[in-house]
Amino acid sequence: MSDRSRYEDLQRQLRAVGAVKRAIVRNLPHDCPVGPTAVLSTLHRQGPTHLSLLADKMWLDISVTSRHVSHAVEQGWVERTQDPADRRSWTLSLTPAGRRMLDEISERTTGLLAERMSDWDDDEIDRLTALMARLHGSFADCTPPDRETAGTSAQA
Amino acid sequence: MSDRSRYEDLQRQLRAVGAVKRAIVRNLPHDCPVGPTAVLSTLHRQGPTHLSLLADKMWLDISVTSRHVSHAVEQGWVERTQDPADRRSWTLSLTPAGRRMLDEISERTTGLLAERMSDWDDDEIDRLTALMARLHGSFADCTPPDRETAGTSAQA
DNA sequence: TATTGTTATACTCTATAACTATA
DNA sequence: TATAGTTATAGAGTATAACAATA
Repeated sequence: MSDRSRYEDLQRQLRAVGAVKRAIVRNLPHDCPVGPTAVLSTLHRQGPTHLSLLADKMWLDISVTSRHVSHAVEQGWVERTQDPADRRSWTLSLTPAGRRMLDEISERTTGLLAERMSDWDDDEIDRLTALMARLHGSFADCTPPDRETAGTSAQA
Repeated sequence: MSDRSRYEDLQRQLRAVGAVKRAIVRNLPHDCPVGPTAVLSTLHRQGPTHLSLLADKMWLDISVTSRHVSHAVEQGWVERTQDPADRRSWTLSLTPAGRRMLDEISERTTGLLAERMSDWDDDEIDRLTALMARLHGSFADCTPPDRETAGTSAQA
């Protein structure tokens, strides 16, 4: 198999994964689109953080992340508390309502995945997850173009 | 590892793959967004086809596919020729200019992937591709909701 | 009446750039 | 002057629904 057709197949399956993602998104609660869902999930995983670090972890531009966070704050799922040390920064954290919404989402999504992937072994799922992580790793620092997110360290 | 955290990891890496896709899209020619790119690539792979089959193969709704095709037609990359047997249908095919554009795109994308994935073995790439295909297979018929694309057979 | 395809409309996502406020 | 974060704007993707033409 030529390199070209190997990479074309890879790309085609990247599109296929897009279709899977759309199916997952269709299964989300009506008031929580996928952007805010990612905020809740990442915040749960990371614990309270600043916006810039959150954006790093979500592999999105800060401006995009800010909008998703605003939505979550409006719904009462996330709380912004000012950082006394640097009054430009806010610490973002999940509220109890946010935790409940995240549970609801996890239940739905886990349910969907478990149903669809009932014939997968745990190993196989882990292998897929690991390979996707590695793929992303190969594109490190290729996330939002330029705009060095600088200081905020981070290295999943 | 619990099922919940296993599926949460999977979802997180699904987002990571989204970041990779965005990097690939940023590398595309300015006049050919990713939608039309998929049209060219799928048409090349399938040969001349009708819109409904093309939509099936692209895992998109017909209306979306129609718009991407229209863009490609306007650019002179794709040709619509009326089907004499059924005058509602059009046969879509790549023009020479479309083939050239596809080559240009493949060259760019293959170049990007080859560079980024230089430390991957062919096997590993194939394994990732196969696992993504299997994931999509697990979501079969879950593509655009309802609206049975009916008659147009198809089964990659 | 059913089917192929188009188009208008609406929503969401992402990125760029301009802007506010702190440091 | 540099940094944290917000917001306005623009461009692209996808889906729903209404519609035209043909079977």
